[in-house]
Amino acid sequence: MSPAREQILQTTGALLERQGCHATGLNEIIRESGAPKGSLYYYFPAGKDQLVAEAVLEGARGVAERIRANMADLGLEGFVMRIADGVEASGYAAGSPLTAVAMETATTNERINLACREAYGMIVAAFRDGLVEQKPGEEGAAALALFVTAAVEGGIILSRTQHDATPLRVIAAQLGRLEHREGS
Amino acid sequence: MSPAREQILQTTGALLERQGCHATGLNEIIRESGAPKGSLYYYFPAGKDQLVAEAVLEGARGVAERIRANMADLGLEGFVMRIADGVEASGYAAGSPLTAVAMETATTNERINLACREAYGMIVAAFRDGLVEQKPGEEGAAALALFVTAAVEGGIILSRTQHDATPLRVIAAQLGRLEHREGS
DNA sequence: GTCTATACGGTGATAGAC
DNA sequence: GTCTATCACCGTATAGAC
Repeated sequence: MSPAREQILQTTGALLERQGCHATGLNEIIRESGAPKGSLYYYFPAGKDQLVAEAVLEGARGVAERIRANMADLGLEGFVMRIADGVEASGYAAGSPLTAVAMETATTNERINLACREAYGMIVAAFRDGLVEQKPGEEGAAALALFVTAAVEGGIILSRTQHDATPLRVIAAQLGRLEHREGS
Repeated sequence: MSPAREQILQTTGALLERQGCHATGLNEIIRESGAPKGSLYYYFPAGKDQLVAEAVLEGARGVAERIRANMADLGLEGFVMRIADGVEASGYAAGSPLTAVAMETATTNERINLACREAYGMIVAAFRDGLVEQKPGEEGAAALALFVTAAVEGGIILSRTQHDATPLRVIAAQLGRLEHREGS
């Protein structure tokens, strides 16, 4: 795949992360990415919707990968602590491109909404697999994975808003208690 | 306070809830609210920022009130179940005006960001008081309240995105298990 | 207090040259 | 594949009449 196309997707994801969907303009994407200006509608003929949808999915793929790569080593609490570090280090600009876009477009843009659904599906599945790996016999791993996803998502919102990683760290600790006390 | 001003604030909140900040235009607010067009900058001389900030705070006040009014009767699980019903009934357009606005403006608009901080503060405090009321001796109610807020916030995002109240209901059940098993 | 008209910049999108 | 020019539209904000 073309490196220009890849570059466009990546900076789109970064901008969506910080500003959401409507605040991110195509001109801004082109400027920031340094990609050739004329190439936008060449690579993404369906326009902004397609671009945003693909960026969201690519971002979620990355998140799911990081979950799969790190959950076994760090455990749930440790992994969420690492997310807290990441959010802090980014100047509270990060998370995934998902949250803001999902809220903005849930009932106003079907194409992007479908991409967000798929994206959350990937993330929840990654958590589920990670949790099953840790506790093979565990019932209700699917429900727990949903719960973890929601708590982390909420924690990112709170930490971003407060410009303070403490909320995410508190949530990591709470999830850790859950982690070590499960037995039904 | 003027009824026109109040009407403007209310429909602004509703639009923010559905679309977020940047997608909501001042013209749209005026049209939707039926308020006199010339009155917008009369009541909100600092423009959109002021309007959005006040709408966010008013919305959060309402949420905090509902928490205080219902947590004692319904319990945590029951209360979150009711939120699920509300999100479902609204066609997955609801929640509070907060989430989307908070994500969009966390690092890009200081005035609105400060309003969002205060708004989340009110909500977390309401949950904390509700939890303390249920279990007077409980240590760590503040941390638990933060956790609950994050989980519910995340649940709203997931349910809105999936157009399905199940995620919120699963989270309600998980919080219920927590609720009945706390003891440190 | 309310309204109209308008300024000015930015938006996504398209067409056609190279 | 890439670029420029251009489109119609919508955004916020302001000025001035009533």
